[in-house]
Amino acid sequence: MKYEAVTIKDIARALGISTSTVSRALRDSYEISEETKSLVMETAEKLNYKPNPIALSLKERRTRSLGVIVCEVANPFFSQVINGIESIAYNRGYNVFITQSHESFEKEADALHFLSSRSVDGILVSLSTETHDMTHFKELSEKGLPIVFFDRVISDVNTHSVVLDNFRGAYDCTEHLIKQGYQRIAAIASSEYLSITNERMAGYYEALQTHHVKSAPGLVQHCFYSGMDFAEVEEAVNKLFAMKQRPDAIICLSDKLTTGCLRTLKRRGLTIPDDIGLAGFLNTDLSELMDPPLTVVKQPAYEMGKDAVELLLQLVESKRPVTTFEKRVLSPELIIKKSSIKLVGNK
Amino acid sequence: MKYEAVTIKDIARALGISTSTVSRALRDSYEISEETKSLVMETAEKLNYKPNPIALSLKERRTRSLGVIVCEVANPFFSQVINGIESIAYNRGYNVFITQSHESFEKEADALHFLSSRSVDGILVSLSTETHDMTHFKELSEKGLPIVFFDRVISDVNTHSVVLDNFRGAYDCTEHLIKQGYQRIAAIASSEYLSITNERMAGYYEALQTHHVKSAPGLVQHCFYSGMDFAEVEEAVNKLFAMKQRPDAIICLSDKLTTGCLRTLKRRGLTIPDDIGLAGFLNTDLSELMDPPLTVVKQPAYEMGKDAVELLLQLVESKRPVTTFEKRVLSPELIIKKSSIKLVGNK
DNA sequence: TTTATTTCCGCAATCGTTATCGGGAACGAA
DNA sequence: TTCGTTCCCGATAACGATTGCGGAAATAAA
Repeated sequence: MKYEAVTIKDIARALGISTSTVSRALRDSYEISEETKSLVMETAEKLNYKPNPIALSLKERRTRSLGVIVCEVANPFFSQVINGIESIAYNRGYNVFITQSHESFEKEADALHFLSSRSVDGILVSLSTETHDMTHFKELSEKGLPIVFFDRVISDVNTHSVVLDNFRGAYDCTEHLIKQGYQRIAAIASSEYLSITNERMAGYYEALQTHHVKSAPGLVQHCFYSGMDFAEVEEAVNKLFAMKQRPDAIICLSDKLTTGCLRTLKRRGLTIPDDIGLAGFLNTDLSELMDPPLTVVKQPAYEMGKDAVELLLQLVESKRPVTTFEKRVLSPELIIKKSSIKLVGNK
Repeated sequence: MKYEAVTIKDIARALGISTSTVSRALRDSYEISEETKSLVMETAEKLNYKPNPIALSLKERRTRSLGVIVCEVANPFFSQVINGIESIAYNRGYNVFITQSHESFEKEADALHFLSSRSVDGILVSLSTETHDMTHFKELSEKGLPIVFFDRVISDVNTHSVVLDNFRGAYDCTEHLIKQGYQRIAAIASSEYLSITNERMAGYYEALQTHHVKSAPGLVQHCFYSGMDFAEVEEAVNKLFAMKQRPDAIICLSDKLTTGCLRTLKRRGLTIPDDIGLAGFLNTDLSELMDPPLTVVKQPAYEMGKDAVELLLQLVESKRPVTTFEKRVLSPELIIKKSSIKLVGNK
C-alpha cells in the first residue's frame, strides 16, 4: 500500500520539457520565460504537485524540524512548554518531534540518538532524573548540532538555556509558610542530581535561615523519580511522620510530588491545613479545585517553551558558530490558597 | 552552523574501497568477505557512522514515522493516548510526530497537510470540534495514505477506528445519578458535530427514558469548543440556573466540561453534592483529590492509543490494499465518588 | 592448458530536487 | 559573413544509501 506523489518529472513529462526547467519555473527564476512559468504553474496546480520535503532535506542538509525531549507529555508543565514551543516553531516553518524519556537515562539517550540520526536541525531538552553523564549531549553539541536546555539543565554543555528562578520560587514559598506560623517545615524534593532540586533546596534552606527557623536532616526527603511512581512519595511522607517531632508543614519541590503528597496526606485522613500545611510546585489550573485548594509555585511554562525555541532557532539559523551563550531566568508565581493558610496561631 | 555526519563515503575513502562494498558489508551481504566486513564494521564503529535516514526515506519511499493529530496535548486524556501510541510505535521502530489542532478546522487541515507532505507513513487522528468537512481526509485516504481515527471519529472515511463505548459511559453515569435519587439531570455536552457527543447524548437520553425520568430541552447545553474556553462552560451553567426549575444534578460529557463545570459551581458557592450533583467524563487521576472527589467516566486512554497505532501499522505494513476495516470499541469505567452521592432522599 | 565456477568487489542507476555549466537560437553590430 | 550578446532552456552532477549487473581474480574441474 503505497502513497504515490506527483513529482516534477510528471510535470516535465506532461509538458515535454526538462525537470530543471520545471524546478526553476516553480522557484520563479529569472531565466525562465513568463509563458513557460505560467504553463508549469498551471500543470503543477492541476496535477496537485507538492514538493517532496525528503528530497529537499537530502539536498539542503536540513530538515526544518526540531526535536524535543521531555520526561513525560502527560505532565501538565511539559505539555504547556510544548504548546509554547509549537506556537513559535510552526510560525517559523519548523515541525516539532516530541519524544519522552520517562525519567530514564537509557530512553533519553535513545531519543537523542533517534533525533540526531533523524537529522533534526536542533534539539530542546529537559533532562531526565537519571542523567548525570552528559557526554552524548556534549559530543553532539560540539559536532555542531544546536541544543538548548530548559527547566532541568546542566552546565557541562556550552549552550543556551532557559530556567526558572528556582531559588526564588522555593524561597518565597517557604517564607510564606514561615510567615503563616509553621515551625517545622519539611521538604520533599526530587533527585539531588537535578539542577532544579539543588536550586530549590537552596531557596528552602535560605528562607529557613533568614527567618531563624530550624532545619533538621530528617525533614528533607528525596524522591529519585520525582514522584513518577506514587509509592515513592508515600514512603517519603511515611518517613516524615515516623519522626519524633513531626513536621507541621510540607513543601513539595516538584509537580508530581505535590499532587502525590496531597494524595498521601488525604489517605492518612489528615486535614489540611489544620493538621499539616502543604504547598509546592505545581502547574495545573486544577489546583484551585482541589481539597483544599493548593498553594502553588507556578512556572511560566508556555513562556519557557517560547524562549527556548527562540534561542534554539537563533543557533540553528546562525551562519557562523555561536560562541557566547545566554541563560534566561524566568520568574515563578506564588499563588496562595487555603492549603497553607494556618487558621490558628498566625504570627 | 552545520552538523556534519559521517557517511559511507567516509568509510569507503578511509579503506580505499567503494561505497557499494561498504554498504553491502554493513548489511552483512554474502557477497563480501568476512575480512572486509570486519574491517568495515571496525571503521564504521570508529568513525561513529550512523546511516542517514533521510537518504533511506528517499530511496525506500517510506519514513518509518507516524503522525498524530489531536486537539491538545495538554489535555490529560490525549497525553495518555499519546503515551500508548509511543509505547508501541517505538518498539516497532517508528517515530511519532505530534501535532495539535486546538479544535480549529484550519489548523487541523494545516497539520494534515504538513504531515502528509512530510511523507509520514500513516496518520492517527482525533477530529477537531470544527471539522465536519472530511474531504481532505478522504482524498488522502483514497490516495493510499493510511489513516486511523480514534476517539472522535466520523464514518465518511473508510478505515479503521478506535472509539469508546460512549453510549454506555453516558448511560451508566446517568443511571447512577438517577439511582442516587436525582430527578432533574442536566447535561453539558460538546459540539453536536462530534461523534462522541451524539453517542453520549443518546446514552443520557436512553437512561432517562428507561428509568422514566423526565428530560427537558433546556436541560441540555452545548459548548461548541468542548470547554476549551472556560467562559463557554460558565455560560452553559448560567443558562441551566436561569431555568424556572433548576437541575439537581449535572452530567458533563467531556473532560474540560467536567472540570470547567466544577469550577463554575464552586465559584457560585454551591455545595456538591448537596446543592447539586455532579459527574462527568474525565481522565485525570487528580479527580479524587478534588473538592469534592468527582464521580467520573474514565476512558482507557492508553489502551486506545495502543489499539489505534496497532491498527495503523497493520495498514502501513500491509502489502496489498486493505478493504475490510475494523471498529474497535473500548469500555469506559465509572468511578463513583462523593460528587454524585446524594446523602438525603436516596431511593 | 583450457574452461567453468566461485569469490569478491566496483560501476552506475535510482529516489526527487536544485545548482552549475553550457549550449542553441535569435538578434544586433561590425 | 562573423562575432558577441541576450534569452531560454537542457544535461549533468550532486545529496546518501541501496542494488542489479558485470567483471576481475582465484580456484576447481576437465
